[in-house]
Amino acid sequence: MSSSTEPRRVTIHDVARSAGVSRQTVSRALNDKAEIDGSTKQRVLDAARELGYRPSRFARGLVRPDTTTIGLVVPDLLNPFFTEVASGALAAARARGWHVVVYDTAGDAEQELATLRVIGSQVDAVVGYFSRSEEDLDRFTPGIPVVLLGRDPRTPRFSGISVDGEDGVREAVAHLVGRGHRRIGMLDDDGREPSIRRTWFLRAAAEHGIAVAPGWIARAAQTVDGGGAALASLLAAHPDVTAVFAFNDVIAIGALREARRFGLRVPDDLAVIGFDGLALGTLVDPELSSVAIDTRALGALAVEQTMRLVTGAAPLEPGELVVRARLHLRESA
Amino acid sequence: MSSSTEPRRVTIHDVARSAGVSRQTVSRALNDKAEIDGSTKQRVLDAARELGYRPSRFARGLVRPDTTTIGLVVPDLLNPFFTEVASGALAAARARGWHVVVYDTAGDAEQELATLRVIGSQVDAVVGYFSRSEEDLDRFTPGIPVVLLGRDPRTPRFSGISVDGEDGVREAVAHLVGRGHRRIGMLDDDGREPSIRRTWFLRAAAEHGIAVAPGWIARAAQTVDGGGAALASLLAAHPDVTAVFAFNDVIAIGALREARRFGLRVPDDLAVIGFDGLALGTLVDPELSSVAIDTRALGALAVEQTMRLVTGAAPLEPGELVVRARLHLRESA
DNA sequence: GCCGGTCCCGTGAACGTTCACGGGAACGCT
DNA sequence: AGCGTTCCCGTGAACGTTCACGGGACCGGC
Repeated sequence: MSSSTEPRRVTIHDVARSAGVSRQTVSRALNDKAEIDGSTKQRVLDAARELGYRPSRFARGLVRPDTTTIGLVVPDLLNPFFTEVASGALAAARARGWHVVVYDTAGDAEQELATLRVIGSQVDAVVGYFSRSEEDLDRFTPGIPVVLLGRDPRTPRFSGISVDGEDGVREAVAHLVGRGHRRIGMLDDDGREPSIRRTWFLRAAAEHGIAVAPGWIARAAQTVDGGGAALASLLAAHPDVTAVFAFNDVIAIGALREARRFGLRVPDDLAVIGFDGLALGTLVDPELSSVAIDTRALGALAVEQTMRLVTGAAPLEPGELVVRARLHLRESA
Repeated sequence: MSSSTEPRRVTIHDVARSAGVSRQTVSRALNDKAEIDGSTKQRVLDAARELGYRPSRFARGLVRPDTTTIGLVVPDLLNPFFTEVASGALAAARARGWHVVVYDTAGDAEQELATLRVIGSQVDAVVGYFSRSEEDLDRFTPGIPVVLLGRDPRTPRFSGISVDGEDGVREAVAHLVGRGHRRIGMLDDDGREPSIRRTWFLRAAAEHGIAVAPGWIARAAQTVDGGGAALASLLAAHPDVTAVFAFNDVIAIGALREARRFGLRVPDDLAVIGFDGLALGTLVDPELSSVAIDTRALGALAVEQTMRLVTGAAPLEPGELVVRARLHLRESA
């Protein structure tokens, strides 16, 4: 009998009773407080180990000075871009003594909601990349601040850090044109709608009198293989392309690899420029030129804004919530 | 006046008073419970927003069904190896509905302790890479289970997941010897003592009658640049080296890049084999051969063992706590 | 013998939330 | 009119810990 469905938790009370002391004494023994005799302390510790006692972090947090925890949600931690952002956020949070809980939604929109639902009772704020509508997000984040990464929020309910790559992309296109390129393709994201980066690209191309026809834009999954496949299809349709601009570095690196398989020399036969400026870009051969954003700064900025939201301090102005991308020239273009 | 030092937290009580209802009604409004009138719900929500109310996750966790949280400690999240392990752990934890808090110690031994100290009251278990002695770790993890990654624990206080790469390294050396290589160097870790991987390497080489002199082993920091520098120094001392085995893939990739700068063709002039089997290895040219370990399985195994420790289930046997590495041949050797 | 001090220990109270329960009001039906 | 239902809402209690306070035992000095 007595084998009830739940084992019931071992509390500080049980330890106290078992050791023949009071709660407070147990607490003192566990937390290395001064006002306790050496032998009783040992006795308490033994009892605790015996019973398999583990303090409840909730009860503890309830009564001890707050330590803030923010939840960081990324679609895919294996994508080096998100890794870099996460790393920047982690560092910024640590500098403030905050905690960061990292969640990986595996790129699944359902998972986003499931994650948020579970997060609600665990963190003081949420920052991350979401594909869901603001209505959905609102419903699943009752009362806690949310900082959206990589997009501009439409409602005051949310804050966001956005990336402005227009100037950077313009630099990239100008550089390509300066090298004599006129037949420039793009490997865009395969999301539902055309990316903003595509818009920047088209606009910059137009400034140089280059009208990029739709057929010059291939869609790529955000993986290395996806980038390779996209370049292959672009090449099939337009073998005379001399340069490509990629939605991001991961896709660009896939293109680099695919170009090699096609026997194209980069940058002589085909120039490639990516977006993000990942450290990864320096490892490939040739090293990848890219419209770079400071990923660590992005993570840090997100944490900074989150902190202001949580503490009630004056939040950053929209103008400050932007990370600007600039062209980093290396070997591939 | 009344500007006391602490702003005092806005509680559910304050919201209730302001909205003219009871705590419970506020709770109902916030959690989307059914038993509440639409208009009062809206009134409560408004009051909550007005006061800037944020529920305490501690009070909530205290009374709601437990959700277990494990702390994952890695030296450097930017190192792709740890990223892969973290990703595996995250996925495994999510499958169980657990939470993972990721901490980055920036490779600093002091930070390890600081992290543990802060972790103590926040997580139910710790799993990660530590350089500290077991005594130190013991002192800073009062009562909670700890799973050590990448090393065998000496005391029953700790559990650990270790990597057995002996067979894999033997395969690697056998492959090199089969290709006619006799002058094989190694780019080892630059830790305090020679790595176990070096031991495996020397043993395997000896089995083929190759005595690797100390001068053939260079020390490398665990970065791409470190790997490059190590290869450069090895090349300076022994220009006739025809193959190198690296402590890990990051170092190996640095060697790849350095070889290119030296005008050496891989694998014709210099064969390179790494360790870890990172996805990153398929992105470089030539693709990296490596003694690969299943990083995701490693992360998952760690979470599995942690779960057993936390719930009090029978822990995995030492024999099950090992991940074996095997040679994955690609282009670089 | 009294007093001050040190060392150790225990007792209420509080932290902020949700759960279980009870109960009033309004409505519909017989 | 009486009764059962449904819809809302509020009141104690509980979760497990630490803090503030009080108090007994023991020691040393005058």
